[in-house]
Amino acid sequence: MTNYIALLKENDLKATIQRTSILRSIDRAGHINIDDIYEQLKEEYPTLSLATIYKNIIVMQESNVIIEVPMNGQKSKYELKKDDHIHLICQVCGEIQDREITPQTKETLVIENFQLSSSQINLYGQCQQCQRHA
Amino acid sequence: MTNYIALLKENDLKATIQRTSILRSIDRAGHINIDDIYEQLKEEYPTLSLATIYKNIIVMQESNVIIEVPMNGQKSKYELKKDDHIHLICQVCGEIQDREITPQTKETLVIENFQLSSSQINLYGQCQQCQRHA
DNA sequence: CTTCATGCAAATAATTTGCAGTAAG
DNA sequence: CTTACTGCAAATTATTTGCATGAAG
Repeated sequence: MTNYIALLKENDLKATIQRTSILRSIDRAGHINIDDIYEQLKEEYPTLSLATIYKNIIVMQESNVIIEVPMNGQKSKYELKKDDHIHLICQVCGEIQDREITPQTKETLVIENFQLSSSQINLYGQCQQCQRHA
Repeated sequence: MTNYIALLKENDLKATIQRTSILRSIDRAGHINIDDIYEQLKEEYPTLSLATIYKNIIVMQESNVIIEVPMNGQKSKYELKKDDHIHLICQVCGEIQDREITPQTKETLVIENFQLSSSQINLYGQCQQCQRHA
């Protein structure tokens, strides 16, 4: 992803510096929570307020530009909107990696009498690095 | 599930009335958030305090008696500990149903270089009832 | 220009903590 | 008995709101 201005305009949102910066911050991190966005951006934009981030996270979620990733025992993280995918969440270092949902997995998730619109698959465990250090 | 006292003791937790009631409330509902537990129980135990529920949710989670189900855009719900399973979450009525994870699905979720310990699969869509009413 | 976003401060909501009294084992 | 739990109030943290000013289109 590179053109946050276009992304916002496509979704009828004014392209403010605050919004493009929030998107850049989310994009770089992959998955990030509100406090960490704030910590990062207030260096660059000292007047930026937390309230602005909260407000924008809400509107960008409503416009489907970003997606909430609710986390076990921590504040939600946010990611740029993309196709449904799997999160590999390392319980040691906290790192979240993305993986495609394979067609094979999708097939097995077709459930009778339930009209699926989106899926959220989080796998908890240990990433490769943390396995080595163990 | 029926014997909450035994369940608590097995996990080295004192079996207080508050704890067994919280477990019964979760068990009946299937999935429920803290405020709703409180609303239900304060009828029966008017002196019960929200703080007690918060504290107990934390210890029972640490002891693996209950599991947090973080929800998109709402407060987390809690369920009794059981094997990993799929949540079918209806975006219309909010109802959550459980389904087994089939061996076929499990196979497709084996991922190289990631040591899986638990999985969380939430499928959002429309339940049968709500499809009818649509 | 006109509309909507920002930033601040204040308000509200959610969660945690400290501690004296009480119940479980 | 002893240890840990409860309930209350207070403290802290998280989130939302109102409004005057400023920026985007």
